[in-house]
Amino acid sequence: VPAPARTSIDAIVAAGLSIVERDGLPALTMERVARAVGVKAPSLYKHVGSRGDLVRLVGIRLVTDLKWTLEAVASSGDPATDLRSMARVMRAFAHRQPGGYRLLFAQLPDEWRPSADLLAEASAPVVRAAAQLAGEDRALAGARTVTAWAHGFIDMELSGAFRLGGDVDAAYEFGIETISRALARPL
Amino acid sequence: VPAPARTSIDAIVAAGLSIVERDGLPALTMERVARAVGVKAPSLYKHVGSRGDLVRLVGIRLVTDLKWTLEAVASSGDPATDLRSMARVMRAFAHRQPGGYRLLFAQLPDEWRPSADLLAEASAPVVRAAAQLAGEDRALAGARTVTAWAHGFIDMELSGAFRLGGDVDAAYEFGIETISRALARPL
DNA sequence: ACCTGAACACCGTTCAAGT
DNA sequence: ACCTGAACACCGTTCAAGT
Repeated sequence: VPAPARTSIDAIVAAGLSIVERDGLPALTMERVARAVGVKAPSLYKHVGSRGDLVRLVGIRLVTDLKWTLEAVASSGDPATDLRSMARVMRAFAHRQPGGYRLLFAQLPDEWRPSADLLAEASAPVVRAAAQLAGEDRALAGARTVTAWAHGFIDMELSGAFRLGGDVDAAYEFGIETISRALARPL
Repeated sequence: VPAPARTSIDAIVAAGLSIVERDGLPALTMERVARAVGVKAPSLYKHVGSRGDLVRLVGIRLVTDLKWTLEAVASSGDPATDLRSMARVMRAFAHRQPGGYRLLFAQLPDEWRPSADLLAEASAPVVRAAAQLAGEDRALAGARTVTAWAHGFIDMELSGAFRLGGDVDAAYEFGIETISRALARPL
């Protein structure tokens, strides 16, 4: 006798996102997700393979959002402007949903993480702008310098590593200026 | 009737370090540490307050090592040379003990992390060199740019985020040059 | 004064039985 | 065809009893 599904993969992923954002990844338990969508924990296994699988689906949703956000500001025509905009948008994304951002860059087993292809897609606009700014032969190294700096800054900021006071917003703008200007000049 | 201790906090922390390095933080279970030092898991609570406390002690040991390593190369007399050396030494540290490096920058509850004071001590030589290179008024922003970039690069490298090929060593050297030259010039 | 076995809570996961 | 209760494994932690 067929029985209609009382929940859906979309509802489960949405609940997962909300829990991660509110209380962090350790709070993303099967029992809590099940309660949020109105079933018991074992039923979730009809929709996801495992807890790690659910973490991956939440991550895919987040990296897709980030990709759209980056693309939306990467078409000014000027690569330096695009790089600055993308750096600011990445930090704004992290401030808007710190739990989600931290999940994206958390140290997780490979099977829990979005595919390498999707991550490459998301970073494509940064690589493109870096190539235009620094030249094709320095494109990859330039893109890695920008993304490493932006990610490292945001990661340290969210971890509370900037405890020495000072103006953190100004330090981010300083970094954007320093790096985008340096990339525009030959070594 | 007093009983002599069959293990010690030093042995426990050393076992913790070794397990983290070999199999990562999730493998650092009380049972596994206990087996490594020759007692049963409940006995560990005579020496550490909790698993989180043990993680913190391992982290303290690691950040202290990193601090020494940075200080050892930060006295050439030339701040640009010092910054380059510290950046290379930090990456070498991460390559030598990736598990330990990842623990240092893992997303952990605050009570599991080394104190803010110790982290500030470890980063002091970088702030000092940045101050000499970029000027006192840009010292903090400059130091944050360098440390954010180096940490972000290493973190992405260890996570396997650099999947687009290319020469990762060369990209690191490119970043060192780009940033240390940019800091030496006024905006 | 430290060590141990037993026990408990918590959580991911499986599975037979229900509808 | 999906949902559930019961059960199991695993792990952190507590505690009374042992030496």
